[in-house]
Amino acid sequence: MFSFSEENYLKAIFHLERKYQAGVSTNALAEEMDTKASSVTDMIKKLSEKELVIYKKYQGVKLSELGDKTAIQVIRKHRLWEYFLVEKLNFNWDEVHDIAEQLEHIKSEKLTHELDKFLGFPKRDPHGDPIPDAEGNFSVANKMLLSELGKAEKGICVGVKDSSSEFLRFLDKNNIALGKDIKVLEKEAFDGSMLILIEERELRISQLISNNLYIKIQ
Amino acid sequence: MFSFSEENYLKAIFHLERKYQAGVSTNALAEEMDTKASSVTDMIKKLSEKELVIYKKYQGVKLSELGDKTAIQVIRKHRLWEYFLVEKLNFNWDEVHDIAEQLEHIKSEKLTHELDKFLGFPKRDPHGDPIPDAEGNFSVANKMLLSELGKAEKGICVGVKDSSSEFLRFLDKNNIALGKDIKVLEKEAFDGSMLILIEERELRISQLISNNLYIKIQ
DNA sequence: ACCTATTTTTAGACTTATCTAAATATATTT
DNA sequence: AAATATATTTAGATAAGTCTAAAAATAGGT
Repeated sequence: MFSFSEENYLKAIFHLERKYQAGVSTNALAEEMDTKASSVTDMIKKLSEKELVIYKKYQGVKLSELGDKTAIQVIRKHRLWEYFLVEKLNFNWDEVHDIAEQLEHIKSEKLTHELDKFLGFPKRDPHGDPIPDAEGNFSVANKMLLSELGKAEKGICVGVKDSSSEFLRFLDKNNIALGKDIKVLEKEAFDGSMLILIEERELRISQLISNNLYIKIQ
Repeated sequence: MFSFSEENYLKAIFHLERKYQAGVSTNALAEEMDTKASSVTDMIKKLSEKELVIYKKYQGVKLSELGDKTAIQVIRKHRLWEYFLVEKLNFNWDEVHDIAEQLEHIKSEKLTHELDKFLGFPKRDPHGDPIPDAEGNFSVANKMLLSELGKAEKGICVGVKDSSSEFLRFLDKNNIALGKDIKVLEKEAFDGSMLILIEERELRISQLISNNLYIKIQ
């Protein structure tokens, strides 16, 4: 069907679209793929001819319905294999990514389905990322409060519940902004505070804060 | 390490070497790989530069120690994955080959070892082919009497126990010769006779016959 | 609106693995 | 041993995916 390289581009576009909630620029994609912008342009043209992406010169790129579906299937396989490696083969959650990068390209619908069944249709991979089902649906709620996340879960900051200027200024001061990745490193049971990772910095926040930040997971 | 294509060539050379107990010709390899002789020559040169094969122009090719080791590791992965698919994921033994052709190229020693352990260190794949261990040893006896094979097992005819001219003429008449593939299709418990497949022909032979033919498996 | 900086695309080249067609080496037959 | 047939290699071409360097388009600042 599609080459490894094509699938990797689709996956990267998928992640960037969701991260920035917008079309994806050539440069952003080049950075994500660790390659040169010129290579990205070449590949985008190819994907465009195959109707996997919508592309207008200089206007960035976004996934077509087919491209979206294809990307989700690759992500599904990646996360199922990660789950398999950790749950069945005694891998640690930090060792599985590179192997899953290889396994995600194996072509066999039956294999994916049987693996899913064998694993008991898991809803999240070892990193807390949701695993889409065979139809591509992420059954796990997509947008939730930061306070609802558990340890080691992560998401992208997509909104605020409290939009008072006091709260917003607090966010500015602490460099919390929409579009940023947030990961829960620790969670204190007794007061609901948590240690989060945001842009490579660790930050401890109270439950009042985490209760007012919307996080989009996956 | 090595590309999918390189690994596939090594595997093919391995099988042909054992089948004909000799160096492998360019044409034989082209047929096995379903490609053109000129493509084979190109690849052989590349493998030779990487010291995976011993090659002299017009003299055919054979695996170096490194090439042999590499081929066996690919075969090991192929057969472990086949076992996994049948034993854990409810595949039928006739559905697994193409998927294992993909999975055999996944690079991770730890994965291979953990998979082996998870499966209980199986000795044979679903087709009866022996699975080499991590050191590349085929623990299963290599040469055995045809009568010792079970249903669905197969091997290459490599010798006779009874070398009387009567027996040899019988073999000639029935087109059984050294180097030919033999597969056991059925085995009758009550008289030890078996139905075998040899060069796309089915043949029923008595236990007296199967007891005097050496088969090399794997 | 213009100039500059940044982003994106194009042009041409390289690598891997393949092909066809032609040339060369080896094997077989008479 | 020469002629013929077969096997193998070489030469040149193609497609996928990448690169560098140069050109073109867009965006930003005044």
